Amino acid sequence: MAQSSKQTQTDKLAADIADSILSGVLAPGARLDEHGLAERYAVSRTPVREAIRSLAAMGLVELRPRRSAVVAEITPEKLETMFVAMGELEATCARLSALSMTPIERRRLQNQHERMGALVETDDVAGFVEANVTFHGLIYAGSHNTILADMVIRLRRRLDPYRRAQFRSPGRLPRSQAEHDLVVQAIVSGNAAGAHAAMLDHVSLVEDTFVSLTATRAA
Amino acid sequence: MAQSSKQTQTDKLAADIADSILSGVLAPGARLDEHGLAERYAVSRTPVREAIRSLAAMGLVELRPRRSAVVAEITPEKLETMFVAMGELEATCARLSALSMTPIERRRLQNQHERMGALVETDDVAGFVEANVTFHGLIYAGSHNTILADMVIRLRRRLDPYRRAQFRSPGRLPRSQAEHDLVVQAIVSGNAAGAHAAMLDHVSLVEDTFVSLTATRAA
DNA sequence: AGTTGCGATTTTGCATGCAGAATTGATTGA
DNA sequence: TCAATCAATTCTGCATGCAAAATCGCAACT
Repeated sequence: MAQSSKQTQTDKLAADIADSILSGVLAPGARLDEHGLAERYAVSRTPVREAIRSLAAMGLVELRPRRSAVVAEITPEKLETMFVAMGELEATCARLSALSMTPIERRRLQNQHERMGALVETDDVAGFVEANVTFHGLIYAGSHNTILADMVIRLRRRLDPYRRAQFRSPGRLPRSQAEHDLVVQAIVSGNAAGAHAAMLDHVSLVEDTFVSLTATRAA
Repeated sequence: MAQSSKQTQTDKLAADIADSILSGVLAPGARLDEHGLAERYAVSRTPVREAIRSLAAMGLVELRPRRSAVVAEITPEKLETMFVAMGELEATCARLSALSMTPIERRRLQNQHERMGALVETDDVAGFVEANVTFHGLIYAGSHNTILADMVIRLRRRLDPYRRAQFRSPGRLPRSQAEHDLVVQAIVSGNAAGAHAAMLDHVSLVEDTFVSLTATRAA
């Protein structure tokens, strides 16, 4: 990802702890003991403290003065809110892509979409999931707005653990592909409102899948 | 603003330095010397370092390993990007408000809008500016999505220094009010797409005002 | 039995000190 | 006169230490 020697201990710690949180190794609500973490990573408490501060500003951990920092709890309500926010941001990126993608970017998006069509044919779920990340990434980039793109990328990363089984449900691949088709058509033809609506539909359906999953999990 | 004794030195420093940056006391590109800041605030370097780290995660300062942190430069391109992002987020909040505001919230928005009409009549610019913040705040809250609301609030705060003279141009008040009227009507009637479009129009026009201002400033 | 008060321990917040990288300035050579 | 090199200084990254706040455990009381 990034060079390892150039960045500071603090940066490495922040990245590693963030991974631990996002991957679920550190469960929500878990206390981040400075001394313990320092010992675990064989550094002093100072870089640990600074790393925790970074994570707090990113919203990954909650910082209560004079009390241990804890991994931010994600309530179902908050999760719902995050999914809605991500859907809206995705739709916005699609809208902006329709308005400001270059011809080359539109071509690339079409190519990626066609490539994914082949993966649907062979029912290659793993391949599709990977290509799907690229597909959405093209749209983030196509918005030509790094602020929005960063926001949605961060949200996606944050929601990743809750999206794992997204393409498990049978028949999801061809359906996703069909939804993508509407999005691509709108973007390529410069139909901003259409791209917005199509993407919103697409991600909302994904969200529905998620909701049913959590319902299952909660039972 | 917040209680002063409960929060830590680091928090107070972060807030104060952030204010200095947002108010322009610390100009973009200015180096944040840890020792100097520590001396200025009569604390040690440790809380200063931690505060700077928080600001870095918020995007207010740029952190280059082994080199001084500097106040994040805002290039005209970046500023443009931020304004576009804020416009899209505002429009999204308006959209969600149209979908999910409670009857009480819709009523409140209408009331606020009507109150601002009176301020336009008397040409009370200061009063209108203040009421305008409340007006937009109602829409952020009305989205019932704290993630998006936080994003747009933070962006607004960040852009504030560049919006100071927003209502200086003659005739801006009645025009703003007319634009607001379209937004309010759409939200109150539950017209999501209309609210989105109306708000986008509104903030885009504000942006145009800004663009002309920077053009003036640059000359 | 449950609750409240108090002391011991843990843990955070901050100061200080040191090693190494980066910057500055001066000196030297073309 | 200007550019390049090298030494001195400055500043960052991190470790360590100390004081205060918070937490925990135990005991006494209602």
